[in-house]
Amino acid sequence: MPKAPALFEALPSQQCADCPIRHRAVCALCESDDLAKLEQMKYYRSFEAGQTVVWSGDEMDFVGSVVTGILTLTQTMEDGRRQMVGLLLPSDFVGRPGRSSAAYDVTATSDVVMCCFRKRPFEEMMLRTPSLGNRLLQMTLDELDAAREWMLLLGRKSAREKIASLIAIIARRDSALKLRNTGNDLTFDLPLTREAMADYLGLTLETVSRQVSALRKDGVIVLSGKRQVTIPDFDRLMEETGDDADGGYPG
Amino acid sequence: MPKAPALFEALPSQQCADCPIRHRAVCALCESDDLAKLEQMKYYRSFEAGQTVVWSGDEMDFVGSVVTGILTLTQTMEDGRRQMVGLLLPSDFVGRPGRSSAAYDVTATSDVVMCCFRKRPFEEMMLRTPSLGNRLLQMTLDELDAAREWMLLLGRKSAREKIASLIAIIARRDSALKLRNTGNDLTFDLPLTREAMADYLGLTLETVSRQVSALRKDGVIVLSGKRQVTIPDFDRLMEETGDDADGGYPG
DNA sequence: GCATCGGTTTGATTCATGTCAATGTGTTCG
DNA sequence: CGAACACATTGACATGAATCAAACCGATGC
Repeated sequence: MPKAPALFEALPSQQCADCPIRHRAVCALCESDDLAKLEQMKYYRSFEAGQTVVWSGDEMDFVGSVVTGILTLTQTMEDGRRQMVGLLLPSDFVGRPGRSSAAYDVTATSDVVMCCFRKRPFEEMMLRTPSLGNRLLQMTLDELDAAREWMLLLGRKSAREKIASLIAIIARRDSALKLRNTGNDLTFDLPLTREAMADYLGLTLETVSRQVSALRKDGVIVLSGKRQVTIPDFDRLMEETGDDADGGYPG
Repeated sequence: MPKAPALFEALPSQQCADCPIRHRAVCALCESDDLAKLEQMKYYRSFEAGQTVVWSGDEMDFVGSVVTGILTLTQTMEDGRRQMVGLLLPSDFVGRPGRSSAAYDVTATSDVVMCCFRKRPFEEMMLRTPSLGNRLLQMTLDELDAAREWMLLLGRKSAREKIASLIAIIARRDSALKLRNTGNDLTFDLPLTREAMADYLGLTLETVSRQVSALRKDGVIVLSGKRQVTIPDFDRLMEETGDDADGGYPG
């Protein structure tokens, strides 16, 4: 079984210059002698909630990582059916070295700040700094594992299991992000609309709404407002996901 | 849109020493000064159809690539539901540098020959040979793109579209494998049982069987026996997949 | 205060796919 | 040859999720 997308535990402890959060990919650079060069290259971009960063097929001349907020990658079929294929939280890497155009629609689902590097110089730096490539390889492998867990969810889980799984995934990543999570309260905001959840899960938004209500009625989750979720018993939630209790963490 | 899994066009033309086929990952090594070293490290393993290469969670002390035959990666839920998450054809890479245990069940669905390297020395070689890491990164990114296309299939396509898509995927990869495909006859053997197809597509084998029959009845495909497929009109098949006509090839 | 709007919930109904069961077909092996 | 077996097909029926439709909620603006 694949592990969850790489969490902050895996990070070296340095913080990248003036970036407000740690950047996983960039940390490889921070460790290198090219730090000064890196500082020159770095720039920030902001996006408002709902804004599209790039459309699938458009030129994408930068790579970067999410500093704050959430980006999604989605594919759309001609008739409008949509499937989310990536959910990028702070520290996640965006873009593909070696490709000039975006393969998916990249959208900000909340206000987002990105830390960017123009692609060409970044690629050159990859050649000079092998540790950066290795870091990217590890991150990409983690993402591939996450994608495969996602495939199991899409192909074989019931609507109820899908919802429980998504909440568990967000709870895990969210509590990993707020590094010092006060106690085990496990209360957080769902950073996605019902429609975005549906796009993630391969469901309709009506089904998402119904199953969220059902989990609430059964006491698996507690809702305060539409978005704030409290998980009174994480083990109970895990039972509802259909996954192994341990989340299938490999060695 | 992501492109299909990397095809042979992308390969350098050298052939790897005494391997009967070109190895994508290994070609990076073939280009390096470490060729002699590589030759010492390389060894072959054979598996019979149906044999399991490693079970999820088991120790996996090697990496390698498929020389002939087909491997699948599958995840299994406690109650037995199964989802294929990887389909590895000749030249595809198996294993994960930096991880000691397998994350999925790896199974030979046909007789298979693999070209293997013990993981530890391979990892050391990666450190000495940056081009190997970069090659692996590109391959992993391709696989991630394939996984994301697969997610769209699992989440949003109808059973009929799923079948058409799978046939198109195999046809494309298969004709790429038989490098000199005589004409455009587009006849090939489905290398998967109905059950394996169902595991790939997130369906039951009964639904697979029904939809294959339906596509045959509608003249989209022609069957000779259970496995041999002829595609009289590839564009017609593509229409049935629900994808863009061009297969969504990015720049 | 009221209208508007995006996001959400809920209900009634339909439909695609799953489930259960029987049968068919080709191959292997006594 | 026939039995046994794996694989595949087909049918009848059940059901979970989609669809279509209406109403609700909370924020924002006039």
